[in-house]
Parts: sequence; structure tokens; C-alpha cells
Amino acid sequence: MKRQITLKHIARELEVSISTVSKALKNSEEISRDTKEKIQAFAKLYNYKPNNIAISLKNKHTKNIGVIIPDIVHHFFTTVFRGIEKYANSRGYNVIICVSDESFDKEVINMEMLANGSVDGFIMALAGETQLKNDFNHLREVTEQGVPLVLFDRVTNEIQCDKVVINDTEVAYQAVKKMIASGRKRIALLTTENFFNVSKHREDGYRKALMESGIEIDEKLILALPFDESIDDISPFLDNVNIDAILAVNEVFAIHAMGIALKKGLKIPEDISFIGFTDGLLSKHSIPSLSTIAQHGDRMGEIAAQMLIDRAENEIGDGEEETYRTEVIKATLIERESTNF
Amino acid sequence: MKRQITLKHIARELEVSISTVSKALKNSEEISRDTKEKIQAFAKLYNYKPNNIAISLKNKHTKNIGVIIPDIVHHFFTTVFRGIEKYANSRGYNVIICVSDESFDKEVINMEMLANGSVDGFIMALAGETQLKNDFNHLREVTEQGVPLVLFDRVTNEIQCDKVVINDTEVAYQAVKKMIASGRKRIALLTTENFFNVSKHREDGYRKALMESGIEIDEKLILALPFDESIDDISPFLDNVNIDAILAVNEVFAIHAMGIALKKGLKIPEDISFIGFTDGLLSKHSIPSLSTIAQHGDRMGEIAAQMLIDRAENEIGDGEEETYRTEVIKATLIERESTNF
DNA sequence: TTGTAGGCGTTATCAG
DNA sequence: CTGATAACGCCTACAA
Repeated sequence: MKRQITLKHIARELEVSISTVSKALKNSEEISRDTKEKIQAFAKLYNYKPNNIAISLKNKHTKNIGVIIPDIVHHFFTTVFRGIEKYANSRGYNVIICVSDESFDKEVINMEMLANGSVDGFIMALAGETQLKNDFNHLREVTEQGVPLVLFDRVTNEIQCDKVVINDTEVAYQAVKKMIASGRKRIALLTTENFFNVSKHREDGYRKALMESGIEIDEKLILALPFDESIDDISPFLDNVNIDAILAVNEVFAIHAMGIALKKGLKIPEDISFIGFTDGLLSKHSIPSLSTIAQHGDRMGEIAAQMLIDRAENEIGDGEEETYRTEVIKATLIERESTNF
Repeated sequence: MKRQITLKHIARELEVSISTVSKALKNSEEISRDTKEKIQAFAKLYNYKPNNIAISLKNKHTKNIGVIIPDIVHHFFTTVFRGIEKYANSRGYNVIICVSDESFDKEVINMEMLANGSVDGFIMALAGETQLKNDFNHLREVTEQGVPLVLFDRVTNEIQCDKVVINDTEVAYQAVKKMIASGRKRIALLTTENFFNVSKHREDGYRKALMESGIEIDEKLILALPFDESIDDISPFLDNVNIDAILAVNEVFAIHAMGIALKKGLKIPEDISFIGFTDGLLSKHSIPSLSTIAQHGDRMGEIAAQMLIDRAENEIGDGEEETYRTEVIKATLIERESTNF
């Protein structure tokens, strides 16, 4: 097992000093053409690469960014991650990813693993449990140490930092408005228990659209499920309500509900129309295909990464006050077969 | 912006030497109770955490593992990744992930970014382009330096290293056998151009099952598509062949084909039955639900991570020959509505 | 019981 | 033009 070759090896071999080698490899003007060529040739031959860890130690930055998300087998999050990774790479950064699994404890542990110098900053979407507990001391600790933090999608007002969100309220509002405009009157909402701020916002938009259109809100038309997995409650729900449209806060709820409607002999979109959130495989390939709200995760990821890296590289002057931005991505409704506007 | 606190700070503040602090924090017997308590209290107060980078430099290992995969918005790969991440974390490792985007060049660049000391080893699935080019010098370079490498799913015989694969040939064979046993005679195969070794293996299994059952192979029943995205060719294909079953090498092909069959008025599974690969959201939630071959990505990831970490931590004796394993995961057929066995 | 010194690999400053 | 030295933060063998 050949170890990585170091400056020291080269220096010994060529009988020069380490600093000469270092300079030669950086093409410094200080070094004579001859020695430079000799050293560079030797380095190439032995495939010398400067050791990243040593450089990190010296420079006090790692060119790594830490991403902590609740779930990785999840279309939206992977989409955001793809954006982060792409942008980060373009600026020479690597991405360390940790999965909190919606657990507060894991989120804390993951942060601690990375907060000891392994990364230059964090990009996160909060775990469900964290939003429930409303405990953000782990975030506070990190930001107080001056480590940059960008929150996306699952954010909190408790922490001062850069944020990237989508216009959930507005886009849910628009979707429901469109349903109403196309003649729907009994519109149900399939959502999650709303310690998820995003579900909350979507519900706000839903309510606002109905109210504005003079449609009384029937609380029985709102079904809040504990988590993504518990879709079994959807079927009894649909048996007990009289509806002509459904807005769901994710793909799975929407597709599952469509399936039940289909089995009951309803025609989509004539008898009942559907809009979901997340433009994933399910929406594209279901039959009928699902109209859905695209969250543009790639874009979110890119922006989050850019905000983070910009801040990480901008050594803030000691006196200056930090000023944080929250960027709002505009989600867009993609119309497919499950609606007829 | 408070910097991370270091041993040096503590030493200065408490007017002891750095090594005393270091030892005290490790609860060394050498240090008196008094000083230990004083130092530990101080450290706790200021939330001292040893700097990972410095430790990495000293110990010559990073406790990071590098994962390079062709795509992140992809059910199977994220599933494997989840297994890797989970296992790695349990052993105190972090995971740096890079996406090759099926591109040879990106794969090489990503490896180079990480190969300079940033990780203790690599877990990879080869990019499509890499398999096409059959150029594995970047892998060879790394393994020759003694950096552990585990290949999964998209592997190659050209490189000597640990590998994790599934029994593609066998499980495809079993699937087709089952179709035949249930009376199907005209079985089509939807696959990708077979520079992907996995597609090749699945096709082998398909052919073997047919041959064994005395069914002549009709090459017109095999459709090889360039990539996951190019599903438009499926429709004309289905118009031109007379079939009663389809085996597809992924979910998307299968679901798309089902949709077309449905629109043509065929009944599933009576007129035509379907089996796909990958047990993702699509298979579970399609209507009818899709019988599919579960690849147990989580398990693959776990095993890959274990192989890698075990090897990374086992400093190999200088003289000994390395001996590599390739672990085979047994995929399993999940029967749903798209088949009737 | 505590401290000194050297090293991990690199770079920057300064001296020769 | 080249080299010695110190420093990044930590650890540890060896003195004191």
C-alpha cells in the first residue's frame, strides 16, 4: 500500500528543501526554471496531490458543506440536494450529507458530528420532531459560533439565518382558486398534522381561497394525517364526504386518493379533480397523470448553496451586524389530466 | 464571531501546558484530580470540541467515506445510500456524496476531489459513460494507492476490489419462469442498451428462462432503449408486437407500458401481465399496482459500507496479499396486481 | 504530576 | 534563488 506522496518525500528525493518544493509546485517566481522543471516533473511522475486535510488545517476552512435533511428517499429533498451538490461542486466544494430521519436526536447528533471543523457551514431542512419540540438550541449553538447556516423548506422563525422557502400559501391559494373557477365547490384538503410549517402554509392558502370566494369552510373536508406513511385513513375519509376536488400536500396522498376514487367508479377529472404537491415520478406517470405543484427543488438547492458559500467566504468584519435574507422560490402549477381548467 | 476554542486557549487561560489540558480532557491518570476537574469544567463551560481536521491530520484517517453515484433523484440509489449512511454513522463515519450524472468526466473529477485525503475510501456505482468507455484508470489509481474501494450494482471485472451486486440473472430468470408457468407465451423485455452490466444480466436471465422452457426467443420482443428518459419508443413498440407479458428492467418502463396497454383497452393482468425492477413509489401506488423485483438497496448499502469500513480500519500487513469478496444480495419478487400467478 | 518536543502536511515569512 | 522556521490543532513519548 503506497502512501500518498508528500512534499517531504519529494524534497528528500531531490535533495532540496520542503519549501522549495512547495514553491516550485506553485510555479513561484522565486524558483529557478531548472529546479521548477525538475520538481514539477518528479511530482507529476509520482502523481503528487496536496493533502486536503493539511490545507484545511492551515486555512481554517474545509471546502465541505454539511447538508442535513429528514429523508433521502424522497423526491423533493433529493431534488434540492441535486441543486446543492451541483452548485457546490462548481465552486469547488464537497457535500457531506446526513439524514435526520425526522428525529430530533439524530439531527442534533449529526450536527455535532460535523460542527467540529468538518464543514464550513450547514444547509438544513428541519426534522419533523424538531419542529414539534420547537427546540433549536443545536442550531443556535452553531450560529453563535459563527458557522453559516441556511434553512430551506422546513424553517423556523426562532433562528436568525438565511432561508429559502417556496410561496406555499400563495400557490395553494392559486390552485384552489383555479379549482373554484372551474366550477368546483366541495374541495377537500389532504394534509399532514401541521407542525410542519409547510403544511400549515398550504392550509392557509386553501382557506383563504375558499373564504375569498364565499365558500364556507367545512372542517370535515380537511383531513390531517400524522405522516407520509399513514395513508390508510384516506379511504374512509373519502367514503364520508361529498366532494368534487382534492388538494393534497404531497404526491402520495393525491395518487392514493385518486386510486380510491377510481375504484369507486368516479371519473377523473369530470367527477372529481386532483392537485398535488411535488412534481415527481408519481405525478408524471400515474393514470391519469396528476396536476401538481412543482417546487423547483433544484433551484432551491442552488440558491441555498450559493447563500451559504457566499457567507462562508465573506469573512464578516468584526463590527458589522449580520443581515439575513430569506429567498422565496415561486412554485408553479403543472396542469395534467387530473384537472380540467 | 467566536472562533472554535482550542487546547491552546484553555492552556493559556488556565496557565497550564497544552499537553496537560489534552491529557486532562482524556481523563488521563497522569493528571491530578484537581487540575483535571478545573480543566474539564472550563472546557465544558466553553463547549470545547476537539477539531476534527487536526485529528484527521494526525491519525491519517478522516472517518469520512466518499460515495459516488450516477444519480441522486433515483429510488434505488437513494435506497442504497440510506443503507450506507445509516451503517456509516453507526460506526462514527460521515458520508460525502458526489453525483457523476452518468458522466465519465464528472466521475473522474469527483474522485480526484476526494482522493487527496478527504476520505478513507470510496463506495461507487459506475456511471453509464464509464461502463461504455471501459476506462477505469481513475479507479485503478485510487486502489493502487491503497485506498479501499467498494463497487455496487454497476460494477466491472476490470477492477479488483470488494463488490456488492444482486442476483440479476437469477431473479430475472425466476420472474420469467413464473410468467411462463402462469401460461404466458409471448413475453417481451424492456431494457436499456446493455453497456449497463445489470441490464445485460437481466437479459441473460430472460433468455435462459425462455430457452429452458422451449420457447423460441423472438428478438423483436426485446426493446433496448438508450436511457431511462427515452420512453417514447415504447408505444410504437407495443403497437407492433403481439405479447401477453412484459418484463421491464425498471419501474418507469413498466409503468409507462402499463399505461399504454390500459389505453389500448387491454386488461391487466388478464390480457397482459407486468413485472418491473425496483420497488419504489411507482410500483406501490400505480393502478393496478406493479409486481416488481425488490433490490433491497438498504441492505446493499449497509453491506457495502461495512466492507469498506472494515477494510479501511484493517491496516493490511505489508506482505499479505489482499483478497476481495463480492457479496450477492438476493433480490425478491413482490407480487402485486399486475400479475396473477 | 506536569511540561517539552516533535510530528502529521502545508504554506508564509523571513533570512541567507 | 533557496532554505530554515513557525504556525494551523492535536497527540504522545519522553523529560523534568
